[in-house]
Amino acid sequence: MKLSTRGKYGLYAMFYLAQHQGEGPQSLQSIASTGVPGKYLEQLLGHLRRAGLVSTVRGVQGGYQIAKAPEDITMLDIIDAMEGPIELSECTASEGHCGRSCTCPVRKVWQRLTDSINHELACVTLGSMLDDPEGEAMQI
Amino acid sequence: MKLSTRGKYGLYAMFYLAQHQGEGPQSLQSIASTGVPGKYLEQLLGHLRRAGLVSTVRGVQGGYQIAKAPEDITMLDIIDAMEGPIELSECTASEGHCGRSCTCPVRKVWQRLTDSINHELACVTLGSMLDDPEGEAMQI
DNA sequence: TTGAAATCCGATTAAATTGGTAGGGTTTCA
DNA sequence: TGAAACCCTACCAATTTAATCGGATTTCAA
Repeated sequence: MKLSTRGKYGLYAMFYLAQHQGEGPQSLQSIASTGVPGKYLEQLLGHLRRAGLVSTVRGVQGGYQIAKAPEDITMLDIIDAMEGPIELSECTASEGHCGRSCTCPVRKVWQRLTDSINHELACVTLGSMLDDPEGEAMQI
Repeated sequence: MKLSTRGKYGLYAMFYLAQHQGEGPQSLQSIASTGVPGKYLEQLLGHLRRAGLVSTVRGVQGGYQIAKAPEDITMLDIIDAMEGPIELSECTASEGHCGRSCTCPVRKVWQRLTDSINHELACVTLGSMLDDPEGEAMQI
């Protein structure tokens, strides 16, 4: 079980934008300087924009900005935007997917684990990461 | 983020074997009757055997048996055997993978989440699933 | 002794996903 | 009006997943 790089790259980008909050739009190139291929990052930022996590300014001097206060953006928001909702197994995602009933003990395990992961992700905000004394000065 | 079917199939198989504990070896075909392609399941049971979770008897009347008490087999054991260790990101798996230091706040998030998932998986045993009043009679 | 039942094992394959790349379109401002 | 910047869709290569195939081996029982 692993995250794709999308989630990681997306988080790096959001962290960068949070650090440069209030400094005006950040160009793709400046965000990409953290080591993510530019054209790929461009796609990923599209996901973040459509999820309402970043806003963009087009044209000369344009770029990307964080769209909400870092305290109001959770890891769950970001991972969701980048990889879609956490679905360990289809059977927890939609009722009646397999022939087994909703009392299936295996399903219960998946459900419990999914809830736990979501909870953990929802507890961490971009703001709390910035507040981390080590994270504050960290250059992603 | 999702599990592959390997993890799910492996868990179904283990649950089946736990339910038929003490009834002698269960043939591949009988285990496969839960809806997993036989030849594929055969491979997967190989993983479980090499992980020490099931034992096998070859030849006529042979088959697969659970190798330990269900209370001593956790979800983590099974998922580990089927999919390898949970590694959300390489940077939590091995030091110095990326150029960022071990104080990287992103890394901290991954690490915390990984720990949480592992803990959750280690808390649920096959035995506890069987004890579930609904799970007891459940035909996987 | 031999044949059937069963697991074991490695090679191959088809489909999906991932991680990009390419190239053009659109907006904005100096 | 042209350069800087984002926007969008299609494409592509590599990897992983989910199988399938074709045997080889083991065991027991008739």
